[in-house]
Amino acid sequence: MSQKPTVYIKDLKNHVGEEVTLKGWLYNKRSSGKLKFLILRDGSGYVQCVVFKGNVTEELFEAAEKLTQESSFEVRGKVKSEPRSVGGYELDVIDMKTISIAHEYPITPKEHGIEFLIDNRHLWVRSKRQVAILKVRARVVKAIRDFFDSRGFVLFDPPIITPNACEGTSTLFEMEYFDLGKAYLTQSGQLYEESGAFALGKVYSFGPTFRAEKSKTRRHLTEFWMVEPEMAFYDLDDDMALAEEFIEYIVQSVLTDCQVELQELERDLTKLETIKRPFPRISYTEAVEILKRKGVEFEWGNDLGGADETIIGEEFDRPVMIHRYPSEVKAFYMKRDPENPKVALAVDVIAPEGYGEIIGGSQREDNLDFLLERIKEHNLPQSFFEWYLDLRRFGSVPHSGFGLGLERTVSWICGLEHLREAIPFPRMIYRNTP
RNA sequence: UCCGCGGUAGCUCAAUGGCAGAGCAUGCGGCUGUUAACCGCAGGGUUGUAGGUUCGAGCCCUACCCGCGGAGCCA
Repeated sequence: MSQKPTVYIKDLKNHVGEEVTLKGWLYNKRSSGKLKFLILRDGSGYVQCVVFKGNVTEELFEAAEKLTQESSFEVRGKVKSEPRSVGGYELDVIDMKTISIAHEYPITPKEHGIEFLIDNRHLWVRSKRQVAILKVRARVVKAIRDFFDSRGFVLFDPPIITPNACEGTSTLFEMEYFDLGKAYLTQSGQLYEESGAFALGKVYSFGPTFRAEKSKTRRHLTEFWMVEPEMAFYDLDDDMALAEEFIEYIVQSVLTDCQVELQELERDLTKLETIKRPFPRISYTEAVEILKRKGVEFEWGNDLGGADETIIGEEFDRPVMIHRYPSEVKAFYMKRDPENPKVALAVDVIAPEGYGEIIGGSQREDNLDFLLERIKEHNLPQSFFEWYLDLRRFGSVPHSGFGLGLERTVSWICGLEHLREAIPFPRMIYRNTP
């Protein structure tokens, strides 16, 4: 095949009238006698390649006939603007070369069940919808990094293998660590981030985190990504202000750069366009009042369940920040409100449309004696936390932070049914393949 | 862990206790504008596993296996 410039489908608009070469895979094929329509995908987009029997050799026409779904090939042709074609452009094929004929492809153009698709996740990621989701995910990740990098935060990577359960609550993945006994996969880098904040001022970590909880719902994974900023000299109000600016930035970045993807996902853009500061801020106590007004039986002091969060979330058209939870349902390191010791200076951010908690954060307990009390109350082994207590012994200051779940955020922005579509290879309790 | 639902062709699903079916995918044939194209023909089955009831079980009963999504827990 002659060497014309190889271009990507997304750039075809700059080559109308020119002869170009495209390389990719056959997404679908239709034919009508002496015409063949080959839908080519190359990762950057999709384009219909038209093979007309009168324009090409007999051999080429037969080769086009033999292409099966997902066969790889390169094709040379003339780019033309074509409103009848999806995407608005088309390639009039002049020459074509088969690279590899695909075996019978399991994921056909009709509907499939979720189980089958997950079994074939390594192939499923080629599907239009999955490509769109994964591009949005990549854009969200970039927005997260850009946000913190441009606001004076320093990336501070916590360890993934840890000697103790960070918050002492969740079930963790356990391993034998040489002669040192048991070690665990991290459930949060937060305690380490606090040490980073006292060294660098404002830090963040961004990486995978692990929960061995036997959660079987569409909102849970055993391995998921979390971004955790931690800031010295921030109180709870500063923390909430940062969280809302952060979420607004992520959503608006995706809206600006992922129009094609959101359209493919049939996302209602008006639901995202309203995601602007300020977000509603209500106290836990006010949240309980909303529940009671809605007829939900709820006792002050209990934690909000998923259904409760959905009900409260439906009251607002943007994420709602619920703050000052009963300290008893929150982690030991959260600072109690000096004005009401029954509640902790914690905040959860609930996404709209029933997507639930996407952020959990708090102002941290900075007083050594109070923290020691909390550790005793929670029956945690103090020896494991000596290094953490040192942060209060050597120049303690007020500080705050939060964690945002990447997959839940992507799931919400994309309007997904299942969290597992928001990560390339989801890990769930009864599945660790492919 | 608890509660609920499910397992039939490669896939998605049908089938009053009475011949195992359709669409898609695959193969062959047809069509010069298809948009999950369409039309015709063909191949494709240990109905999750093991028992039981029955003249007869995909269907009813028991146990087990696997999965799904909800609760709890959390992001």
